Amino acid sequence: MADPVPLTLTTDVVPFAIRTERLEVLLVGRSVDWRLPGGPIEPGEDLDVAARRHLAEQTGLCQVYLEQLYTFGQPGRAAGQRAVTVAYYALVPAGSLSGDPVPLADRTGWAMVDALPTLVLDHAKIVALARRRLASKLAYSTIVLQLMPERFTLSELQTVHETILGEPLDKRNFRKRILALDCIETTGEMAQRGGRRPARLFRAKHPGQVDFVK
Amino acid sequence: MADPVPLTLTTDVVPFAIRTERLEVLLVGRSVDWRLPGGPIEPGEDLDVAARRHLAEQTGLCQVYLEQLYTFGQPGRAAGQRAVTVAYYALVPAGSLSGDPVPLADRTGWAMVDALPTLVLDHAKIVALARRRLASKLAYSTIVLQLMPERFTLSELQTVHETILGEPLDKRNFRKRILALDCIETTGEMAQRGGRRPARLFRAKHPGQVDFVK
DNA sequence: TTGCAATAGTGTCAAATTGACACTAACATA
DNA sequence: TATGTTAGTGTCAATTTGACACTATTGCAA
Repeated sequence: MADPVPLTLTTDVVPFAIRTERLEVLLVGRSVDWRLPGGPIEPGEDLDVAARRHLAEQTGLCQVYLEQLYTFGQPGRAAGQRAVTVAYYALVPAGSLSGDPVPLADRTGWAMVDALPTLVLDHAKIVALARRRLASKLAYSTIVLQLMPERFTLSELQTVHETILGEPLDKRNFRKRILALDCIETTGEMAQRGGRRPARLFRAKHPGQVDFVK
Repeated sequence: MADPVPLTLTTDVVPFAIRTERLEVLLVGRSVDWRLPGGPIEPGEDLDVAARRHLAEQTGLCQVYLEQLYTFGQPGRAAGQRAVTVAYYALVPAGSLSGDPVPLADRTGWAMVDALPTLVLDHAKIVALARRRLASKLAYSTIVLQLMPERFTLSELQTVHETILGEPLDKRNFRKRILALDCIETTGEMAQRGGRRPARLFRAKHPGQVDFVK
């Protein structure tokens, strides 16, 4: 059906997480420049599997939510060679970050999505597209739960929404809407943090599953 | 950044059009089986350009709306070899079909999307995904205009919606909604077809442009 | 010329949804 | 026990959505 075309086929992953009430991206550094975790797709390897593998190898992150974003192949995106990359984004639950990630290759670092360092190639464009996709998916899916720890309060969930959307939300309307989606349930436990009224802890009804709503 | 991986990188395009009040897909035939138009991406060729080129070469269609859909790369989707395809869908305006297309390679044929013949590889899956994407985009964009001829009546536009969604719509509510979008305008002309009241002809305010709405 | 068949075109009202808005409750600490 | 801090809760107006039926205009046939 087709002649083989010599080229470089890679995946790149935009790993998002909420850290200290900011949306951040995990980058890996090779020599001077920062880039997204990713790399070549092996023969016989599924695209999703390759993305997941590079993410795990380079950052230690595994069991995250992963979704294909877009495939970039402008000639000239890589100097000299023909490079096509299948871009993904990953959502890292806040709870699964045990301090800083284990860098199995090079150094890694979280960067605020609004204040990225210079990235190689068109990686900044990839991050920008992923950010827009994530923000728009908040409106019509339960995807935000993939960024939450196993148990969380409604206030925490609201803060995550506000962080991603970049605008404050009304507390009562937010709670009404979220609870009406029927995607989270109370655990019966309370969050105990000093000096204020404890909040009820919730969890996703279907962890790992993203539903479309409305 | 990555070692070269030997593989076959292709594009496949799902060309949609409305024909006789049905959503149809243009297929090309090589020997016995039908497949989507597409083929290898040349070195130095942009992905979108490659998709557009194969579509034109194999079906004669050009100047259509084209959008990247998804990249498929399951090992085993092509027997023996490692085949990755960047899938697109194209929307063909009803007016631009001068009878049957000019087959520059092999034979071509339109097939109803609900009654496809057997397709090679996973092309049926690609069509199914494209159909879902198209249907969902109706709700929040002006994409449907890409399927319309230059001038069209509101009834024709409504029929196209109904065809894609597979359900009847209320005439008055439909017109209210479409006109509120402010994406079409009257031409001042009337459609003259025998035996009934003529309808006003409309055109897209921004042809070739797809806006997000709501 | 008149009637008929066929499609175009138009508005209202009830129901549901959205969005603005402010106070009390519970806890830790001083 | 007073204070600071966050959790938690309901109403009402405005807007949006969705159900619903009749008149208008044309070509053609009787």
